[in-house]
Amino acid sequence: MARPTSPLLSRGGILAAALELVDADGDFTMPRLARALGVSSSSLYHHVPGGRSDVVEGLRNLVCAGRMPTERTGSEGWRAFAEHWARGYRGAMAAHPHVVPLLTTQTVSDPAVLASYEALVHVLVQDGFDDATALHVVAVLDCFVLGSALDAGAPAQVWADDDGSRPHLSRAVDAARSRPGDRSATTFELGLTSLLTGLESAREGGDA
Amino acid sequence: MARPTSPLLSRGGILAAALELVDADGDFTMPRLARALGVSSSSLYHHVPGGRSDVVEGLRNLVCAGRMPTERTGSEGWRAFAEHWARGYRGAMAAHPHVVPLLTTQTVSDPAVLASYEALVHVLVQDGFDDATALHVVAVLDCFVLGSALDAGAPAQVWADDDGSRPHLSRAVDAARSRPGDRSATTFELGLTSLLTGLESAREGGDA
DNA sequence: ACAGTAACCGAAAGGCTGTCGATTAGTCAG
DNA sequence: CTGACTAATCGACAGCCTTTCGGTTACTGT
Repeated sequence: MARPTSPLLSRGGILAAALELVDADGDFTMPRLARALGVSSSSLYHHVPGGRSDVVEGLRNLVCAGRMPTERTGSEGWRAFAEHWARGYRGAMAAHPHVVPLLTTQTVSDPAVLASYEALVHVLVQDGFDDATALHVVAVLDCFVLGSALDAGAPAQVWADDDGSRPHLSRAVDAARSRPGDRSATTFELGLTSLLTGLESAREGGDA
Repeated sequence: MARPTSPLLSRGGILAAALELVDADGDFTMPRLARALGVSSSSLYHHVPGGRSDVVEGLRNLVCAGRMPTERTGSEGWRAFAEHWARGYRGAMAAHPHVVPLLTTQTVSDPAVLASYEALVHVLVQDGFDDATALHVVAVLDCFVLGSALDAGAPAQVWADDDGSRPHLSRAVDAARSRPGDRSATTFELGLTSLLTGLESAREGGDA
């Protein structure tokens, strides 16, 4: 085949298919993606100049953009905004658990996601944090969200105790499992609330 | 060559060379490792039955074991123990930043590291946490430590603003950079303190 | 009408993981 | 001491992967 009458591929279509592929079986390679699209794998590089990592960054956009706030809504304070930010970020990742390992091994460069970081810094500074501290707060939230996303993606991680050594861990896992609801989400909410409460009191107390 | 008079390889030697390799340039493949050891790559599989992922799990042990507590020392309470646990874990990772991406994309199965999780659960339960909550607390700390380790490994992540859009983010990055000390470590300490403070007050306040 | 660009393909270079058979060195039983 | 078995190394290879390149044909703008 040579050039087709109407294009078979587009960046958007490629990214959509990639997300579907990753969501389905967690495996993502260029040949697989090409097969899913009924195309030769070398054709992909025409629409996705950066190759594989470009596709991954596109997935970050597809997954995260639109789920993270980029502006303060109403009169919410920094704590409320940070909560929205973190929940949106983590929710986006948790909705596509297999994408997480791809995203956490690659630098963030998607403008939409970066814009959301910018917004968080902005709100913090507006609400009285000095620049350096604002950055640290953002980084803390970022670390916790990414860590939680990894956790949500590998739900059986630490928590397997095949041989029965580690009795306390086993009991704790069983206890947590027998509770209703999503374990990973409960963990996230506990951590987020604790973090924000801790940050609030650090600000009141220890602020030079 | 056939079987040599005295073995050229051993699990320990392989892991040590692997750590050196990863620390040096962050790239880790079986052929490279074999070259570093002056050996054919198929020989490695004799000493490391699980192949590449077995080596990675060995790296986890090499990096983390001995740096994480496995017992309460003295009369420290759960908060002090959790602090030691998290600092040890994060310090181990931060000492070998290139190893982090390998570890975070693979399930934890090393017994020494798991023993440390067991110890943390034990301390929490001893100090009055119920089983399920103890697990969530462990998971929260785990998420934060892993996220921080990723952050330490990719120090320029979010923080690059080439084109000058995102002014608040840029200013915050500059402000944080101009402060003395390791930015990533400062972030970690802020987050850890906040988390533990928040967990303490959650326990006093909202504990059904 | 015609040059230039764009979208497809097949082939191939260069790497990686992991397996297999061949070869030879120790080891242990009798 | 001998013979069978196990263990450590190698080279070759199958089967993946990413990315580039040249070839072919369709569209586009002048």
